[in-house]
Amino acid sequence: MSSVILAPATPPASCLGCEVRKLTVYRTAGAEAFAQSPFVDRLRVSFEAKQTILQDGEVPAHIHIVYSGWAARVKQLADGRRQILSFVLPGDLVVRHATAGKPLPFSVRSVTRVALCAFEIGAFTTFMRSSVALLQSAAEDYAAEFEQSDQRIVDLGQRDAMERVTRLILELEGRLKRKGMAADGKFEFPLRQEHIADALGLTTVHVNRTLSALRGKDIIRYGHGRMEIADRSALERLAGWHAATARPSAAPEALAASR
Amino acid sequence: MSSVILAPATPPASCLGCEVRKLTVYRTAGAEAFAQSPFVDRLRVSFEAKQTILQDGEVPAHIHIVYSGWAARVKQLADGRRQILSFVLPGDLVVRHATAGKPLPFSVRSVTRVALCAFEIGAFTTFMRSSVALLQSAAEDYAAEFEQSDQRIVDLGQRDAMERVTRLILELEGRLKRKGMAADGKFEFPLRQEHIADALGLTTVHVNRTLSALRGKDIIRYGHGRMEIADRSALERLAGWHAATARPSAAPEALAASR
DNA sequence: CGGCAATTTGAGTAAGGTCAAGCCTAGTGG
DNA sequence: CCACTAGGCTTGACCTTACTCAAATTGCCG
Repeated sequence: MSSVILAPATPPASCLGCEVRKLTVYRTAGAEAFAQSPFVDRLRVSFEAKQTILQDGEVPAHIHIVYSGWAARVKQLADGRRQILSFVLPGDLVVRHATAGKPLPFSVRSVTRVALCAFEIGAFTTFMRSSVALLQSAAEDYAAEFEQSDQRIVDLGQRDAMERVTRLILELEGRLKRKGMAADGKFEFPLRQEHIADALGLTTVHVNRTLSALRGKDIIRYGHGRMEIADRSALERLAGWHAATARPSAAPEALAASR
Repeated sequence: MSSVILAPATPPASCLGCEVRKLTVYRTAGAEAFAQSPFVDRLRVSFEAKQTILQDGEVPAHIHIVYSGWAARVKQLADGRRQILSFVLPGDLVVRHATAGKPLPFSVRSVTRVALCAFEIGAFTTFMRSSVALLQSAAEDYAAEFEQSDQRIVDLGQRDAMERVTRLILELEGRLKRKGMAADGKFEFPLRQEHIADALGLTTVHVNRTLSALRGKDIIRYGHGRMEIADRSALERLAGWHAATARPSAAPEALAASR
C-alpha cells in the first residue's frame, strides 16, 4: 500500500499544502491563485457511512469536494427502486459545478465515513474563472464525467451482468490508480454488493452470483473492504475491455499513476 | 403546425437573423457580440439520412450546431451491439464543447437529412468566453445534458420496457415543445423503431410490441414520421411521470413554448 | 409493378428477478 | 471472554420479462 494516500481525519488548514488538491478540478491552480483568492469560506464537514449528504431537490449553498472516503450520487424512485448514478471518490466534486445554484436532481449519500471541503459557490466560481488553466481543467473534468456517463449508459443498455460487474471493477480501479490509490491491482473497495447492484441495474442476488463466479475462478479476490485483481487478462476479456474502450480517462494523463 | 419552425434548406448568411439561434447555447449573445466576433469561419454542411457525420476516434476540427433535422450520438461495440446515447435536435451542439479538441468517444449519425453550422473551435471558444451570459448559458446546457444522461441511466437501470418507451416519447415531446417544434401533443417523429430500441437497450421486436400496446389503447398515434399524444394522462401514468421527475429541462424557462 | 426496408406477429428460450432460508462475521453488552 | 444480534452474504427453487429466430405483411420509392 506504499503509494496509497492515507488522508488524516481532517483536511489541512490550507488548500495549498493539501495532498488531495492534486486530484481536484483546481489542480492547476498555483500558489499565486490561492494567494489572491484563498477560498475564504472553506468549511470542513464530515459524515458517517450511509448518511444523506445532500438531498434531492435541495439547493446546496456550497461546492463540495471529497477529501476522504467514498460517496454515491443516487436517484431514488417513489416506489423504492434506486439507481446509483456514479461513485464520488477523493478529489471529486460532489456536485458538478454547472449544476450549482439549482435544485439538485439527485441525492448524495456517503458509502463510507466521508470528509468534505465546502466552498462558497460565488467565490469558487470567481476562482475557477480566474485563469484559463482552471477553465481548462474544469472542461477536462466535464468531458471525463460525460464520458463516464456515456459508458454507463452503454453498459446498462447493452451489456450483460458479467460484463457490467467486471467493467465496474476495472473502472473503479482505473480511477483509483490515477489518484494514486491503487497499486498492483489492489485497492480499497468499501462497496456493499447492494451498491454494485444499484449502480448496475441488477439485484443483489445476481451481483452475488456474478462475483462468486469471478472469485471461484480466482479472477478477483475481495473481502474486508478490499479488492484484488488476481487475473487481469481474464478480467479484461470478460469485460470486453478492448484498448479502444479502455479510457474513461477520469483525469488528465499528467496525473496518471502509471501505464 | 402553426408554431413549428419550418427551417429553410440552408441556414441564413448571418447568425444574428437565424431562427435557430434562439435554441442554441449562444442564445444569449446580442448583436454586439456578433459584431465583434462574427464566427468568421462558419461553414454549412449537410448530410442525407443515416450517414455518419462524425466518426468515433476522430478529432473534429469544428463545433457543430444542428440547424435542421435529427441526429444521434452512438456507441458502436465491436460485436455489432450499438447504443444511442442521445438524440441531437435542432439548436443542439452535436459535440459538447468540453470535449472539443479531443478524440470523439462516440460517433454521430444522422437520423433524417440534417443541416449543420460549423464553427472553428478556437473562435467559438473565444466567443463563448466573451461574456458572462454566454458562460452562463453554456453552464445551463451542461447541467441539462448531465440531467438528461442521469435520467437515461435511471431508465436503463431501473425501468421496464413500457416505462422506457413512454418516457422517451415524453422526453422528446418536452424538448421539442421548448424549441417551439411541438404543439397539442403533436410533433415530427422521424425515429425508426430500431432507433428507439438502440436508445433504450431493447430489441426492435419488443419496442414494436410496446408501441402496439400503446397504439391499441389509443394512448399514442404515430406513423408517417409523426407522433401524437392522444391520451396524455394515461401516457404520463405509464411513464411514472410524477411532477418531480418531469423536468429534464433541456432549455431555460425563458424559451418554453407553453405550459 | 417490383423490390427493399420497416413493421408486425408467433412460438420457444434464457437471463435475470423474486421469494425464502440459512449462514457468516463484526460489533455489543453482559 | 463469550453469547447475542444485525447487517450483509450465500444458496436454492421457481417465475417473468424481454430476447431469439423465423416468417408474413405493409409501405415506400423508383
